Amino acid sequence: MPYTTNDIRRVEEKWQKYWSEHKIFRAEEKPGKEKYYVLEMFPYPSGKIHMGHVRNYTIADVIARYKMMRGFNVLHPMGYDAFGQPAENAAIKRGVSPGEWTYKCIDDMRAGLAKMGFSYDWDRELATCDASYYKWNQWLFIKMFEKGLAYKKGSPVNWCPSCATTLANEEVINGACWRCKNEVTQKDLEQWYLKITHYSEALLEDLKKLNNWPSRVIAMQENWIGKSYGADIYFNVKGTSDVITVFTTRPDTIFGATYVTLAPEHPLVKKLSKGTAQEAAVTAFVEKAANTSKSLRMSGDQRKDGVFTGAFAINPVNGREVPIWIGDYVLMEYGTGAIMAVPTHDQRDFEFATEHKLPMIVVISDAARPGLIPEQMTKAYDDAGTLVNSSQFNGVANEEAKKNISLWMEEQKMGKVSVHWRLRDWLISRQRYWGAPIPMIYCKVCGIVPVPEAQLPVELPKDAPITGEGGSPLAKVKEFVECKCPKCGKDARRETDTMATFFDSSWYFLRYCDAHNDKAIFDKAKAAYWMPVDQYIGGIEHAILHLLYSRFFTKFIRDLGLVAVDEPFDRLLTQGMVLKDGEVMSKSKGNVVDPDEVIAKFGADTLRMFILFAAPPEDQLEWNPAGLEGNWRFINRIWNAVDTRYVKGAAGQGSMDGEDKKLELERHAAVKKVTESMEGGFKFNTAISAVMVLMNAVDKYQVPSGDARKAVLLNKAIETAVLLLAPFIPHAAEEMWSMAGKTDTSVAHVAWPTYDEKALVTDTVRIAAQVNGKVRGEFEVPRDADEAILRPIVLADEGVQRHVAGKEIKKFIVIKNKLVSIVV
RNA sequence: GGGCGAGUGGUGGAAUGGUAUACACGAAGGACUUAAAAUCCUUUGGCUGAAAGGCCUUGAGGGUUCAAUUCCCUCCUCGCCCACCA
Repeated sequence: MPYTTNDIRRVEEKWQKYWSEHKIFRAEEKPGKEKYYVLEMFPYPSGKIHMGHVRNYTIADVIARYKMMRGFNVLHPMGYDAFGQPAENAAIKRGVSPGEWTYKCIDDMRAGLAKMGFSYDWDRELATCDASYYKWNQWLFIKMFEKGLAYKKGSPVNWCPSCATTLANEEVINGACWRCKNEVTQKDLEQWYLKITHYSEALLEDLKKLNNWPSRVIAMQENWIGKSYGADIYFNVKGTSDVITVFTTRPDTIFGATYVTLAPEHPLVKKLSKGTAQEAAVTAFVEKAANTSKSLRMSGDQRKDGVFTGAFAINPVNGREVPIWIGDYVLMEYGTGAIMAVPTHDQRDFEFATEHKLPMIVVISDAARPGLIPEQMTKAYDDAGTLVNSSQFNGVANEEAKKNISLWMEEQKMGKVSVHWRLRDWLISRQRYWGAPIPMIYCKVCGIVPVPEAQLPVELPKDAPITGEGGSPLAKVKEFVECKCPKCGKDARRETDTMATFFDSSWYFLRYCDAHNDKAIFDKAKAAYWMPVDQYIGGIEHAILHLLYSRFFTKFIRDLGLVAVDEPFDRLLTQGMVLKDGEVMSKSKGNVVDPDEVIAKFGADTLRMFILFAAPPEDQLEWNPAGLEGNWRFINRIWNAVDTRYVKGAAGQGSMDGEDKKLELERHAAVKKVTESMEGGFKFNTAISAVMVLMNAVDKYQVPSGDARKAVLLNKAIETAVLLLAPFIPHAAEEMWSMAGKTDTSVAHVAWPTYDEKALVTDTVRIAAQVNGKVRGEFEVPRDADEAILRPIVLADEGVQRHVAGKEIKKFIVIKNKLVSIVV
């Protein structure tokens, strides 16, 4: 009987119910047993699950089930990243409260996940919008505040006018808001920051420990942290006691500095131009820069706009007077907000100098093109070379000179060796309702006072007015804002901003270790048992933000003494996108395929198998309905084998004939290949193809009726195929396992099949013979045959002779059990 | 501009120095059927040839090697990330 649509529904519902009722996937700490923590990036509950979720979680589920069968104590939890703006937008649009909307979405997500048959320990389910969760957000925030890692600062911040909220640097993508894609502007505000830069060095250094992360994620994190080695150099302002400190990564070019450029926001700008003929021009330029949004200033045509301040600085190494300019390409946030310009050896300086007709001096000579002349240069020379026009350093290789000159300047007190970072502190204040309230109180007498731990959580009021306009909705809830100072008891005011939602997701993997603890953030012993996450799976879009923040939080929580690990995620797998007709599936493109519809027709098992078989997990996956049917047919083939050919209770022994041996060989080979595909980086596609090869052998294998000996071998091969497929198609595997009469345990708890290397060793092997690198013949020869045996066999072959006859054999190379290579 | 990755049949992909194209999809032909679906069998990289066979083929070109999809160099194309970061 084929596996019909009705069977699929019956079987999948039956086993989902069984798993849930028997709590097959409940995880408990078992100190003697090796643990394995599988985690997928938890979803934002925006509604039903989509194909991207299905792929992400199917990958994780196969790993969890495989590891379980391998005997690991597996933790595989699920939850919801449930705070965030869409809930507020829904509230505005539909008039439901964000909480109501979110919990409704969570119910839909949960139902969708259950239909896929994922092996979650549902007892550990969490949602970040539950007060029982965000209470510990607030607790962590206060700990950070106590350690000086959470602080308030007024400065120009990224502001998204459309979301009416601030954004972290990491949330500004090409000058646009990461969520709504509208242009981000600058605004001066007092906001809360987390001092992630406290861990800059550790966040960079510990990347070396992450050997099982994709190299591109490591590279992206490295670039984001952005450590630059160089020198700070002091330029005195002529005729004053002011000093301009510039940062450069090219101290070797200091003798070629012909002007200095300040960022428009640099504190000395006003002072320098005061009273000069340039004052009006400078003021106008600074104002223009201030009124231009950062994204516009940074993108645009990248013309190098600038203005002379009227003041001069002294190059400390040679006393040369150089003009001080202001340029919009210099950023106040990076380095010192001031640069020395060496137009001959830096392209941006070259463009600025050309535009504004500033002098140039060549200080590095190219061995291949000696005698560079500034007037003839069309672009800066930024390759290696030897120093010229550089006083006592002439003739020194420039890489060498970087060190020498820095040290010399340090001795002469002209500057110092220095390091600058790209990474900035993390702005986490959001003027939103649907987030964790920042647990701080402002008292006129005592200043900023954290909410005492006993008063946590600071709960979100249920009835804040959400309009999407103008500041935090919490500020409009009088009962929320007004409070007493915990220190002096006088009237005080609560912080009304909420935390960026990335805060919530930066530590949830720790909470899963002990999801319902109401006394502590988690139990130390439990976290010690489960952490780190052995395998983390999610999209590449989180390569920087989420992963960097999670690494930061883990280091902070480690420093609180709560966990021992330095890094939260041992292995990282970034799954590819799901495409249809060459484009990413998305609602706006109208090319989404609804998992529910696929499940209704073919079942969750088929959907799972298709997704795993069609491409390696890291690659893009092109949706292919024909491929889906192909996988459905394959499940049917094995189903039919169990249904019609499996002989329950067969028993019989005896020596094996050639066909028997072949089947046994295929069985062992399949176990080996699937196991190696799993261990060698979860190559699910080749794992599944190996089972297909085994089933091809099973279909060819003939069992005369009544031949118990052959029935036993056939049974074994079919059982092996079912077990090997169990992580991939768990519902059908359970059903087939019980159809085979094995009803004592869930297939999820059956041990993974083993293989015997010796069973894979045959008496003879097929080898190829090459003549001058081209295959000219194939031979069935005894295993481990050496040249003495092979030479006569191979040379006697007609096909080989055709190419060897009458020629001198120069070499006869034997690669045992693979091939011989003859050179004539 | 910098970084990372990829390029293999009609399609998804396999092979990490050793018989390129496993496995699957699709296609063609056949069996079964009144017919269709399902299922089963056969063929399926290109050129050439009646056949045996020969030649070519992993983006292009070069190199190392008895042997290269795999290692090295140069180039092209595509994807992703970062980017006026001094």
